[in-house]
Amino acid sequence: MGYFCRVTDDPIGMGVRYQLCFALYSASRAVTDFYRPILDRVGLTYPQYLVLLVLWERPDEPVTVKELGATLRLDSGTLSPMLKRIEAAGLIRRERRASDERVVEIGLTGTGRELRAECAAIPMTVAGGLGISLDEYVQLHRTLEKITTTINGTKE
Amino acid sequence: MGYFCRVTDDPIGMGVRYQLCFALYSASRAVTDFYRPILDRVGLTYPQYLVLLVLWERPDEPVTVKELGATLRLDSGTLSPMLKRIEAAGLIRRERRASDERVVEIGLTGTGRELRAECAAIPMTVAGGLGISLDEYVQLHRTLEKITTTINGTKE
DNA sequence: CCGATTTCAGTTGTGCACAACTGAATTGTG
DNA sequence: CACAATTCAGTTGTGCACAACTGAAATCGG
Repeated sequence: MGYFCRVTDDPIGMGVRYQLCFALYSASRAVTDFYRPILDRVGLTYPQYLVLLVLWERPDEPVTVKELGATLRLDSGTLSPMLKRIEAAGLIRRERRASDERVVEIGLTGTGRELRAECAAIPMTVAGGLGISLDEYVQLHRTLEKITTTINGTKE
Repeated sequence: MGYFCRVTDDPIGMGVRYQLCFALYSASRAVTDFYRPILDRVGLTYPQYLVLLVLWERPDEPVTVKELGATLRLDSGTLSPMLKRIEAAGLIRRERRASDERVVEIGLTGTGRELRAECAAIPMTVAGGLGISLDEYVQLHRTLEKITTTINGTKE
């Protein structure tokens, strides 16, 4: 396991710049920075955009808060206030399911559905702006998913 | 540029799970989750740990808030309150430079220096817990740095 | 059928991130 | 030298994340 040290040139093995954790942390924030001006134009934050991506996958049937949380790996402590803000922006509706009053269903409004077309070009714009090749893109995606699966898997 | 679509199986091309941005976002949070119980034992949060990694690189000379910000890509709005908390924990000292009263220098206390040894094993523990090979680790690090450099480069 | 347990969304409190701003200290320029 | 521009840390306000908790609703077990 010690061979991971060879990844760096750091004599101590602890320099931030050479740590994968830091690379991941700063890349994630950099990508969010890249999205910010683009999403500003449609009045969304990055996490709000992710919520809408989920809703746009099945625009005609509502998604529960629980399902949203499972997909994005966020709890109600994060989602509840965020969904209120998206609702206040007029993009979604929140209503308790009649057959089970514990469940809140999130559905798109007309405006929320329409926003999808405006955002259609975003994924490609971003992918093209990262400065990496298709091979790197695919490999990166695969490795990131592996890490997420490993960590989230060992937790449950 | 359109060839990025082929990365996914999503007929619409917008499913969250297939987006690199989401993979990056959730991997970053998963890794933070992985660190949390480990860092809890030494009473640090993940961003606080990153600050200490910077300070441990040159344990005997202070680092200014500006330098810290440049290294971690964080502004004073994030750093100032965070540094106060690390100071309150007794790990660092903050003092204005006599020759330039605008600058605040951050230096390690004895306790802050001692904590380094306790944290020495963390990078390897984490690297070993991600479920990826050395090759994937190296490649991932390289690609993430490329993305960060590209994005941060086009901003300045 | 009824009380214990579980499920669900929401609230509270803490700690980042980041934009926008403040104010003090320093530097640059006429 | 004077004063405008810049540099630096800090503050304020907003929006995530996440832990810990609350309370209502549904399910389970006897």
